[in-house]
Order: sequence, then C-alpha cells, then structure tokens
Amino acid sequence: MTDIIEAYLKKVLNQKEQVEIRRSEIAELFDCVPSQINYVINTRFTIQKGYLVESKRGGGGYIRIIKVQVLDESDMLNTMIEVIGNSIFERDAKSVVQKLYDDKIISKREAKLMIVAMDKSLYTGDRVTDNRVRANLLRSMLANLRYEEPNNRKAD
Amino acid sequence: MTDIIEAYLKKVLNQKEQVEIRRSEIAELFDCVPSQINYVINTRFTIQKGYLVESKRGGGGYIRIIKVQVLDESDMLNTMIEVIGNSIFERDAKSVVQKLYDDKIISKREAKLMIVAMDKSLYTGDRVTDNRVRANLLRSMLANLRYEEPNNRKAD
DNA sequence: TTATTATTAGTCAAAAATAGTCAAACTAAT
DNA sequence: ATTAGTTTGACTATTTTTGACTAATAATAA
Repeated sequence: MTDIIEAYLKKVLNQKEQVEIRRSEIAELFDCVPSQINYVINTRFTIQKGYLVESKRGGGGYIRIIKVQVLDESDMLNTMIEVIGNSIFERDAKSVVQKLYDDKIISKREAKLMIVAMDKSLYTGDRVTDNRVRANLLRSMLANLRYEEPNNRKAD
Repeated sequence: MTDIIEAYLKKVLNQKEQVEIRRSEIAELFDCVPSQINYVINTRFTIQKGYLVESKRGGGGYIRIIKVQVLDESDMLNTMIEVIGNSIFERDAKSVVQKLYDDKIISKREAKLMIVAMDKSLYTGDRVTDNRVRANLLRSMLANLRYEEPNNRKAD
C-alpha cells in the first residue's frame, strides 16, 4: 500500500515541481487510514531523498510535497550537524559559522546573521538550556542550507 | 473561505493604498458570517504583515485596511524591530521575515535561515521564555542588517 | 439636550474540519 | 524465531467557521 501511494505521488511529481493533497481524500482514494499517508511521507518523501513537506491543519488544510535539489555541500553540512550535537558553546558555534564562510558555503551577510543569533546574551541565562537551544538553532539553519527549492514554486 | 476573502482584499490593495469595506456587505458577498471578516483581518492583515486596520461602528460604520508605508530599508528594519518588541509568537515572527523578503530587504536564503530559526520546536518549551528569546534573536538579526551593505542579489 | 433605538463592528468560545503522533498489532523478510 | 517494515486507530494539535453576546456610534425621539 505504501508503495502504491508513493508511486502515485511520484508520478504527479514527475510532471510538476510540487503536489498538494488533502490527506483524507488520498486516504479515501486508496482506501486506507489517513495516518497511512503520514507514514508514506515520513518514509518516502524525506529531505534526504530530496523532498520538502509543508502542511496546514484545519479548514482548507493540505499537505504539500515539494521536490528540492540537494546541494553539493550537503555532505559537509551533515558532518557539521553531527559535530554540533545537542549542545554547543557560543564560541564553538561561531567557529562553525566562520568555517562555513571560509569555505564559501554562506555569504558574509548570512554569516553575520547566524553569528549574532549565537550570542549568549540573547538566551535564557541558564547555561545548559542555552547551549541546547543554540545547538538546535544552528543545526536547523545548517540543515536548511543543504537544499534549494525550485524557484517557480508557489509562494506561501 | 478565509483565503478567498484574503485574496479579494489583497487584489484591491494591489491597486490602492487602502481599502474600506462594510463588514456586512463583504460577508454577504462571500456568503459567510460577519465575524469571519474579523477572522480574516486578524490573521491575514496584521501589523507584522505590514497592514494597519481602522474601523468604526454604528451607522455608516466601516473597516479600513491600510498598507503601511515605510520610507526605506533602514526605516523598515526599525519599524519591524519595534513591532517585534520583547516577545513574539512563531507565527508573527515568520510574518515579519516574510514581509522583509517580499520587500526585497533580505534574500530568499536569508529569509529561510531566519524562518527556521523562529520555529517553536527549537526552544525550551516554555511559551513565555520562548517568545522572549525568539524576539531577542529576531531583533538582533534585524539590527545587524541595518549596518550591513545591502545584499546584491541577482534573481530570487 | 438627553434618552432611546437602530445600525454597525468586536469578542469569545464552541463546533467543525483538517493534519500529526505514537504505540500496538500485524506482516514480510532474513 | 527474530527483526524490520507496515497498518491501524485512538488520541492530540491546529486552523477555520459559526453564532450568541457585547460595545460603539449614529439617528431619532422626547
């Protein structure tokens, strides 16, 4: 069943850059429970496989799958994400950003944006919490740099 | 329905600086309850998205939506820093970043970096703390942009 | 001028309409 | 037999829609 739904979605994505579905409709179409759709998406449309997923709940809700291009620097970024782990000092975080800039993975403006966001003074004041939140932020930002969206995609 | 009404109002605002409506008329036009109009305005025409709303009750009452005019980039950044204040929700923070992107003050990559950094899931889990830290981060990042040379983007 | 009524818009919370999570049960592959 | 992958459904979270009630202003009557 997962394979069938995956194939269906990929067929659509072969024609278009993105596909937008209503979860319950697809579930009905393939006669399965709605959460099956989440399973398909979580296992087959991951960022590693080159897909980005957005969704909205409530009236007019949807799930949108977008094909993205995984960039060359992805491997290096993954390595850095691992190095960051779940806690990082301000000093080390700034070094990571500096390295990205030195390696020309990010622009100067991007580097400065990221560096100011690593500053201790912005956080809670609790060292353990702060290092953890900082790591979360930095990892998320790096993860975001791994891919590029098609530029004709519908704005949200 | 919300999306349809939003699109309608934005279309009018594309031609003019402001739009003035009679709540009951628009509700009738789209066949919805009047308070739906308030919902659209409260969620789609916020100050974070660059709109001001004025209204009057009673005979001849109206709702007026005004596009906020800012002079230049630095002015816009200062305005947004004020709007952020010392606490901001994820949703509103993302609106602010989106607005800066729409106005071409930041690039798409910069916008994405900032938007992922606003995500609730990265913080402590305590709402009050998180909104405060998020505001600190966003204000710092915007303040930083004031002193940078404008980015030289090609085509995003 | 003051009080009353009519005409608007605003607020808030309940209900409805979505999607997400998680773990137990099931199935297939080794 | 064991393990990994899949299916299912109960429960949760988010967003929109709806309507009863409230508040403000204008128009009218006293």
